Amino acid sequence: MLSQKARYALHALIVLAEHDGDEPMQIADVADEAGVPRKFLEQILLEFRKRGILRSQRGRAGGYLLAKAPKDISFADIIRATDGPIALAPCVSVTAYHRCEDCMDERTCEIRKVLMLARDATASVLESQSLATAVARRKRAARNA
Amino acid sequence: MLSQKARYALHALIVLAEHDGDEPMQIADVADEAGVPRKFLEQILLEFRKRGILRSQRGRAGGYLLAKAPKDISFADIIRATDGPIALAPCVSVTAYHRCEDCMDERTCEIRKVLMLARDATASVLESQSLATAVARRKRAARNA
DNA sequence: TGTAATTCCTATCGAGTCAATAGAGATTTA
DNA sequence: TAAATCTCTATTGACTCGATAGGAATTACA
Repeated sequence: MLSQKARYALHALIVLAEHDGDEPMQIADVADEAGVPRKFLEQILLEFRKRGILRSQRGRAGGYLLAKAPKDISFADIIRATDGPIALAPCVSVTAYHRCEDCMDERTCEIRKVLMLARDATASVLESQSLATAVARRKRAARNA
Repeated sequence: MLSQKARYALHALIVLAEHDGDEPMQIADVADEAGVPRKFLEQILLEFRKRGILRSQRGRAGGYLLAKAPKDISFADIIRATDGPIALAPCVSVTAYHRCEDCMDERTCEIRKVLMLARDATASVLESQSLATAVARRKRAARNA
């Protein structure tokens, strides 16, 4: 399961992607629209800024903006930033690989083989879906309503 | 990531599937072969018995056996027993569905659509892989060594 | 130049989960 | 009757999670 933090982050970034102008959007406004507790959202957005996914403007009339195009921010990026690797075990993680401490032989581990398939399947979905695809679907639905 | 408990369970059930006779195998032996702390394994196996995946024989010369054919015990079954749903959110879980508390409208939620795809991709791998497929691969590898 | 508005940063909290251990009870076999 | 084994529940310490708090730093604007 995703953490609450990850769900909040997804909601917030979609709001920022929809806003999508040159002016920053303030935390308080994002919190309102996304339904996230304000102070908690501060921490979340801060972390995304440190990862280069968002950028910020400080001081009065400050706020947050996407640091890249919506199509270049995938669901996988967002989930990794809040919850860590997508893989089900460290030994099959691409972004945070390390050996399982108690592993006898990685090459013959049957569990690893299956978890590798699972990782590839999950990652291929989450890498292919981005803020752009989510916003586009939302706009299309709004037009047809 | 899977919990340590889930990894232990996978190892232990593979050991039981390899043993695969009519006589039960004792917890202490499974613990040794699978590399799992004995008392912790007790709890794990107990839970699998309650779920009908294992059965047990009490008293002297007792132990544990698979309650079904290895091909009918999937990786998904094992992971669900220890870690809960495979889905990334309650609203896309098949085995433990419930609405996200803060969800406005489930039909239009863009996050849900993506998590649904992810769940299907992951589950299709984990449902298709069983103790039988794991043991078969292991035996084939042993023959070719 | 000062003040209000905003992000930045760190600390803290309570509740819960995780991994592991402990030990007494129930059951079966020899 | 004794030994071996599974059964069950409690407990522990470390850590994580979700959330809140409050002051520091920065910027816009009157």
